Amino acid sequence: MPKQTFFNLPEEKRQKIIDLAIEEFSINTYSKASLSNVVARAGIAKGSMYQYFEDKKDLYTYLVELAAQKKMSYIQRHKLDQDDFFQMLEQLVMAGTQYNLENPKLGQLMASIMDPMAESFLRELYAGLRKQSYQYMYNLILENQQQGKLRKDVDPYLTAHLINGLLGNGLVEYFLERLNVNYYEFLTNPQVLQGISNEDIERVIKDIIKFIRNGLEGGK
Amino acid sequence: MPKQTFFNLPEEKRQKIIDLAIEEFSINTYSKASLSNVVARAGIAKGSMYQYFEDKKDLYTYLVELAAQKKMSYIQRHKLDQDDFFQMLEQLVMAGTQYNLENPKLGQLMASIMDPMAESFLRELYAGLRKQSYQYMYNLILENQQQGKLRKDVDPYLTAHLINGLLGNGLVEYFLERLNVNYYEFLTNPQVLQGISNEDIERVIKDIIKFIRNGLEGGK
DNA sequence: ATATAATGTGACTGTATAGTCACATGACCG
DNA sequence: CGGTCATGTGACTATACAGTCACATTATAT
Repeated sequence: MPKQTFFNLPEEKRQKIIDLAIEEFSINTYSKASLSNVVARAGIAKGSMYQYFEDKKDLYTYLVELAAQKKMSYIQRHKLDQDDFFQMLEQLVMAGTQYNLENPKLGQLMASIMDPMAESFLRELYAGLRKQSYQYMYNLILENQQQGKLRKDVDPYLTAHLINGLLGNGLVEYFLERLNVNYYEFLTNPQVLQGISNEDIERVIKDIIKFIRNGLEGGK
Repeated sequence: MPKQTFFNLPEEKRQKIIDLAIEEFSINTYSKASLSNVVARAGIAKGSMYQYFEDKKDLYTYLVELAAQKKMSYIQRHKLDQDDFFQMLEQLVMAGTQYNLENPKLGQLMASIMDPMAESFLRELYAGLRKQSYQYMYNLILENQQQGKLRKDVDPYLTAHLINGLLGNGLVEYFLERLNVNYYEFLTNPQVLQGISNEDIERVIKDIIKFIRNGLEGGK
């Protein structure tokens, strides 16, 4: 938890520190990210940083929680249809992908805690977020299976895992590859995705949902 | 490329260095991995390491190529049925997953180059391996679509991306989660997966193939 | 036995980092 | 105005690392 001093800071200064820190931690792994660099760019003294945060972990944890919270509220804002599983899924993916494309640094920050080689202090945070997202999908699948809306001969637990896998940051990577843009460019200069319209995104997502819905078999 | 001196080394010594280096680079990210640690554990001098390799990059690149080569030959050894797409896919995934479970460190080493935050010198290596695997799957899908064995209303490029996503290291993570084993334990002590039989793996993979083949719709 | 080439060595250099601390500056209040 | 508390500071400590180099050891050949 940041110290009280940090919250007492004038809005503008606080935001500047947050923005620069997010940039640093999104471009670099936790261990490579440099507080020295952040304070230099923010124009404050090293010691000040330690008036605001306990240590590097504290800052990083704070940023990750901020990112998770922001994404959650973004998705919540795009209210979901409750009646049809696939329609709901489509909206969920659409919102998630749009968020990731609009906020590459925050998206990467969240993705970075999923790194199995991350610091051990992150495992807990990681496990928590992961379990939360799985539980949600698992319940959704189970419910729809019981209502006969989904085939029952697949394991809901495994399926939740698969769907979450399909909907993660992987989609962003797909778009980047299609445009021949590398991840680093995307993080430092998000405008490179100008070429992708909402219709593009929607078309791709509909394709994925079709894949999840009907599978690949059949020469239709 | 390692220097000639490295290849002149007695088999045992060379293998020891490779094994310890693989362990170091699989547990840590590239930047956190420490040559000092490797040489200490190997009982050789720092300077010796630089008689064998140009620098840290050289060693890492060598190990990654070794891992890729080993996996390729493992999968090749499990010859594939050419007639049915889904049967072929099943065997491909089966071999890949078994390899990953049997060689966690090598598996992680290969996965580590897919890290979008990896060093820039890795991007090339990464792009190469990635394109290769996509091309293979893309051709397979296109071919089968043309033969009417797969539905034609999905984009083969996107589908190749999705399938590769489903078949990556994610499956290993699924098993670990099922057994409540964390990734670090798995890397340092692979025996934790004793609880998983070949039948288990096969059952899960068949489920995934079913998912890919038929999708989720229909209350069967 | 001697010369030459190949290997091995570990102290050392330069560099970067997280985190600390004694002190300086500012804000607020009686 | 003076005193007190909150905030800011940057030189400094301890640590770690990749990579180097002058020298030592060993193997090979003559």
